[in-house]
Amino acid sequence: MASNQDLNERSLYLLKTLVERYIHDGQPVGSRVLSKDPNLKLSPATIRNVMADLEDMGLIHSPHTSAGRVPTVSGYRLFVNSLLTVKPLESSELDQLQNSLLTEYDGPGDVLNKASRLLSDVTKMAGVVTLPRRETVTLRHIEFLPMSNTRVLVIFVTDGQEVHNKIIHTDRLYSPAELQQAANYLNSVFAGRSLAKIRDLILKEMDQDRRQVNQGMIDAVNMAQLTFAQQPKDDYVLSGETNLMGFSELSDMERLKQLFEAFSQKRGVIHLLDQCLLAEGVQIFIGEESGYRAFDHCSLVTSSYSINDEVVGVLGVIGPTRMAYEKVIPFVDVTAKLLGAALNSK
Amino acid sequence: MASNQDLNERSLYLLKTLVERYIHDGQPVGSRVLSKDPNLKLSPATIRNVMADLEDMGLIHSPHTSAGRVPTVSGYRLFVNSLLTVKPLESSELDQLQNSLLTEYDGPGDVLNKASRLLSDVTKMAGVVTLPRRETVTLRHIEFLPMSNTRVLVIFVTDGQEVHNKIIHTDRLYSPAELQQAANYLNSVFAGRSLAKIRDLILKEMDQDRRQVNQGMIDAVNMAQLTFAQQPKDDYVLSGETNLMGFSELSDMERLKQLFEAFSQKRGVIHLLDQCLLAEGVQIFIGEESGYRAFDHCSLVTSSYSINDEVVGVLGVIGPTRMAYEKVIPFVDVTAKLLGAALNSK
DNA sequence: TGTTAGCACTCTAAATACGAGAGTGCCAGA
DNA sequence: TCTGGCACTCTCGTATTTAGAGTGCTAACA
Repeated sequence: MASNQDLNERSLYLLKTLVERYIHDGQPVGSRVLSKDPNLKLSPATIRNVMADLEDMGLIHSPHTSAGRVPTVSGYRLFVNSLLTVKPLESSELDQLQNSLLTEYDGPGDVLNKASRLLSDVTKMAGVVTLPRRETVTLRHIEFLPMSNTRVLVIFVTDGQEVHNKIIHTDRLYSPAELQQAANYLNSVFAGRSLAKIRDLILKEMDQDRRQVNQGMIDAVNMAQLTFAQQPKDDYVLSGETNLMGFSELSDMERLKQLFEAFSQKRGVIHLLDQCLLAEGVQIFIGEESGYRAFDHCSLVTSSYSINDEVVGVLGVIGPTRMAYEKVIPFVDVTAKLLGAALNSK
Repeated sequence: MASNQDLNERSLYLLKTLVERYIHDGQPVGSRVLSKDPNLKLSPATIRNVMADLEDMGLIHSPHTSAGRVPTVSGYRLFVNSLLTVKPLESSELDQLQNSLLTEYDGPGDVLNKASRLLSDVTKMAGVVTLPRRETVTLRHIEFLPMSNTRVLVIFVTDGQEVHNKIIHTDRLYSPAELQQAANYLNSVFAGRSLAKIRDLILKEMDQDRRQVNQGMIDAVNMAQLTFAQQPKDDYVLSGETNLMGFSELSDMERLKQLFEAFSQKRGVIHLLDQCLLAEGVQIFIGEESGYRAFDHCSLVTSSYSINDEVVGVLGVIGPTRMAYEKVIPFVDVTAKLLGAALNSK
């Protein structure tokens, strides 16, 4: 098995044109068509020798003896990492994106939808955007409304203008007045603080000697505890899934079914996308790299997006491994930045 | 063209067994297998004669000359309307359904999800539940929170314990105090009234001579007008779409794509389901009957569900025309009743 | 008059064959 | 080290064949 060091300039260029060619027209690429490349003044025979080397290195492979060559996952990986020449977006395109993301801005949920739609519309693949999840999100306002029995409807608004609501089960019956009082107390003490901080404060309060605080405050804190105990569930907005049904590499019904099941189960996808939260810039999973069977024949191009310099979510594009990376990568990059900007300007 | 009156007992019984047979094993049914039916003591030749009549009436048809017969849409329709022997659910099954629908009841959104999941899990097809939409839903509580500029976040809670939030654009800047005042006014005047009634009242207030009311009330009513002007968007919860990918009659990628696009567009599906709001009991669309191309090869079995005897939504099952109607129909019927009951008991 | 047996006919689906075309690997020579 | 040449392999599309299923029709039968 030859190592990467065996790759000279020429082999790399050949790999590059092969991958580009394959991405362009979806057919296995033979030595003849490559010999036609103007920058590659070699005979088909020589090219065959080089291709044999590339195949030994596991960068390309032949579907069968008399078909051309197709990039393997490693081949795509090398291509994306070091051979790719990305096409930056034109400023007119950028303006257009900005417009379509900002027009009629009606709250955070809406702009996420738009971003997802944008990703899928432009790439003709599937677009995905995770809901923003900030550690430093601050509480703006909280309110309790009584329901039947010991159930209480909690509504709280965060500084992202997101409205969360949740039903909690309290240990005893509270009167509307008590609930009002608890809300007043919590608003006065916790408003403007981050949810993480609030969780800390709650634990401290509960540890404190109970004699020093009155019952109303204990009740309030108990309820706040129930409210903020677990994070709101992770979720994402997916668009253009149906675009994926057009690709021949995903036309196998069993595969497609697994993929769509993964989409509706959400858990796996979330987990996968979460891995991009830490990474800087655009991150790419090619084929089996993702580690999820359902995505074996897909690539994900993702980027995290930020509000006020804090990374809060991930967006990206899902498509077949054979996709136009040189266009998708800068596009995902820009969209992430635009989405962050759109969410900032509030 | 023969009329339905030509159908004697025997032809009907033959059609019935043919449809049952076809639903059971998915193959076109020939005269030989039908002649094996113990209740149908006829030779294949006679059966062929009867089948020729049924074909003339458009109830069955032959995919090609040497295949058996397959029910047409009209055939299914006749079968469902007058030949079907529904299997009522056993009471143990019913208990089981009830349990899975009511366990850990955490708000209306949750139970709708469960119902949809239940529909798809039991039938191995797709389940759908529209969000309840009550004309008589009453306002419980309304609140305004200022955002940037003239944007105001409105939160209102209805007596179904549903929390709605919406961003409205006001004509001028309001101070937090003004917003508080407006909310107080609206809560005192409108709480407990139905949204429809509120819309009426708002229009009346706005028509009234402005001199007689103070500016604060006018502002409040204006904002309420913006809030309640249009209905919250219709939506539904869909589950088990991927189950549909297993059926051979939907294995055509183009059809499947159209179907899934219809699902994500939602509008058409909503419109179709809305037609069931008026009808009593279970309603069925077979194949092209729905009038939507995407559903040409599907059947829908639907039923409306009610809260406090008011019809508020529709649920149903989507699958291939070849489905076990005799089981699906009673199941959808019962699920609708159970869902209504679950939403009532709050 | 309704039912049945017989039979020729049609159509599908699966198996088989076959040639064209594409692309390869390898060898020998420049 | 590169290149031309050549035999080889494999796919893909197109016929061709065959077996089987099911039909429609006709003539005989009860």
